[in-house]
Amino acid sequence: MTEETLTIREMCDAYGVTPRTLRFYEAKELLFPIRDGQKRLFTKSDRARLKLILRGKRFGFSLEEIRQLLDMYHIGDQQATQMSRAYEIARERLADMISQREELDSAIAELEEQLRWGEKMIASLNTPQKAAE
Amino acid sequence: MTEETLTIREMCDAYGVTPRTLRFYEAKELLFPIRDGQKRLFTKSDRARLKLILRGKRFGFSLEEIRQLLDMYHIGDQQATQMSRAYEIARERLADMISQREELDSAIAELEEQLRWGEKMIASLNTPQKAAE
DNA sequence: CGTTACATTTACGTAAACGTAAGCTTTACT
DNA sequence: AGTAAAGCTTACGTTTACGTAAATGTAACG
Repeated sequence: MTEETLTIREMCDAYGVTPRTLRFYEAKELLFPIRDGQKRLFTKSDRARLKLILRGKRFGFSLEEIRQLLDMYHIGDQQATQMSRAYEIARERLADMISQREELDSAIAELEEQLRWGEKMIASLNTPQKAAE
Repeated sequence: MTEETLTIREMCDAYGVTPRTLRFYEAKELLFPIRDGQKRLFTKSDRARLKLILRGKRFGFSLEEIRQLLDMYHIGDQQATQMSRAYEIARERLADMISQREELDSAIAELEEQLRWGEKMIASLNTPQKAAE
């Protein structure tokens, strides 16, 4: 309940984003800063949401997908219908993420193998033919 | 060395992409189909590359990044300088992927937690206030 | 020979996620 | 009061990865 709010610049410095990005997220209804006159003030809730947004982005979620997931945190009193819908989306996402992790695991393994191959190439410095395929 | 080539349509059907996508990849020098008159014919090498492209995409690699990685498979006889450069890129990518996997792991854990929370919400069907934060 | 099917090139269109510049307030200093 | 800093809105620009349409070519079928 600490009524500590951040200006747009403080927010930017704290999270490494630009003002434009924060305004954009507000326009897309991902953040809901309050106003002091016409100036934006970012609340604790906004900070929590931004953290989630940034993490979501690192996984290639679109802002729209992130918005829907964020809504999960704030429906609560809505109909169970709505709830189930959000729940469904999240379930699908989870499945995606798990299969993505599996692919990532095997890709890492393959890339590591490639790197070992690369080391061999650099080491031996010759046998130019029949490198690939 | 089986001289089996695929037309653009066969290629599309085999990999679930559109002709436009294949032509686009050729324009971006990710694929190098040979020509029969003016028609494209995709070789075994193209098919191997396309598989890698599609997998790369699933991890959010840009086509340009993918192109650079693909080149690793085909330098072989180049100078070790070039090799080291590609090697470097791959090393960085690998580091990215590993940290990405860590984040993905924790995100999956959190999402699962959220889903359990969601189940509780649906179950109890009330206590609307103080849902989030 | 006509048409249907598949291919090609060229080129403009599109969605996402901001960047960037212009021009106008508001607030803070000195 | 003057001015510089920070914020605001509006709006056009940018990149990526194709979509989509138009006009044309070519090969096979009946």
